[in-house]
Amino acid sequence: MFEALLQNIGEKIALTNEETAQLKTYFTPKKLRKRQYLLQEGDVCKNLAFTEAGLLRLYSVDDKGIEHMLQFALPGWWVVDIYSFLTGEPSRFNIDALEDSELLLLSQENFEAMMAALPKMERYFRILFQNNIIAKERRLESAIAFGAEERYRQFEQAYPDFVQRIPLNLIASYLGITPETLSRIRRKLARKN
Amino acid sequence: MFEALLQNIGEKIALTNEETAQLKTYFTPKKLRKRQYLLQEGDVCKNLAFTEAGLLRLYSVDDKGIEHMLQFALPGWWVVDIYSFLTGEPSRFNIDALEDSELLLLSQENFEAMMAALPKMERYFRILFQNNIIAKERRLESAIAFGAEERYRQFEQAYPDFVQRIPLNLIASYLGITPETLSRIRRKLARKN
DNA sequence: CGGGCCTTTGACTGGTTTCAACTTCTGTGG
DNA sequence: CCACAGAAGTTGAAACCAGTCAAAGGCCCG
Repeated sequence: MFEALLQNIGEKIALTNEETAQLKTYFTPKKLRKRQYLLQEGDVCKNLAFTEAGLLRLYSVDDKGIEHMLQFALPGWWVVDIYSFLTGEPSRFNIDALEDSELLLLSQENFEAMMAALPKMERYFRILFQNNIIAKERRLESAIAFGAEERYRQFEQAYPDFVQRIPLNLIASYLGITPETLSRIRRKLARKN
Repeated sequence: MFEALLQNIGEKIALTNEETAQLKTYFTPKKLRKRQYLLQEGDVCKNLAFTEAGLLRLYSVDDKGIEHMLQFALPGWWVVDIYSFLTGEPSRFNIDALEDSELLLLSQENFEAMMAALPKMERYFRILFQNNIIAKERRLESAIAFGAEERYRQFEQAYPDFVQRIPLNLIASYLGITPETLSRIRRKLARKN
């Protein structure tokens, strides 16, 4: 149950066996069926969620009912509406499972308690956040600097796994284009080969 | 020289006088003239820079020579190519001054040393990074979910100061649109009032 | 086997870019 | 202090990319 998490942490900081044992006590395992919500718009995001298995997504829904994909979470990824989690404000986002999934939840209280008890984890999360910033910066640059086709190419290259696993319309939403446009881009790129 | 920095840190964590004194020793003051570079594409980003006074920008330049604004830095803001800073890889970005500016530089070595000597600063930077992620998430959602006019409205609302202080063409670049389009948007919005 | 969702395709629309010209503003040297 | 060159902003016309609307085909799951 903790394989992916411990590996992920182990890549960034070193914990003793004792610390590892203590670490586990802060997490709550949770299984999610396909299409089941972890967070719904209007609720407060009370947990950091680590994906042990499966696939989640975080998205918003606009006035017209259109969904906008902000994040996917494969095994080894964290997912959270960090704003709601930190401030306690209701979330504008939804998180649900695209496939049956296994999660490890870390509540706000346990998050704080863990930081106090295991100061090394400050470092772990700082590194996590650093990496997240780098990734978001890339995506942002891509979004403001390039057209649809180029954005899709970069996405393919950055996440070759996703392309197989995630429905076209969700990738389109992630890129900020319509499913129709993405379909046409794929046809065009396929022809070139 | 340290006013803005100490205030910014004080909002997030509490330091004793001793710790404050020690903190200062890790920073190097630097003045930048308008148009002067802090970082040029191809160089390694060796410093975190805190803006005490003035105005900086971080941007990339694409194949066609077009600049893409990724960040502005007013007093109280940090600016860095975090990827280059952390990995030691050459930067794809430029940082330069839009106005005469005063900075406090924190080198990689001093950053690490400071973290070790003042563990509270782990927390400060974690909070900083959290806030940065929230801000980038907002901008990203805006970029993929809305058209040019709506994006500009949100920008105006989020950063009313910037609109006065920053040239139109840089705001356009920040929003991922052309200066012409932004000029027309402004005309249209002005008419409505 | 049937229904619903996802994907594809086509025709049309509309927002943005591109290109070009002109104006306004700013800074710098004669 | 003026003149002028370059940068910044505005405006218009044409081209283009992506979105919208509509319909049909494919595929999975119940």
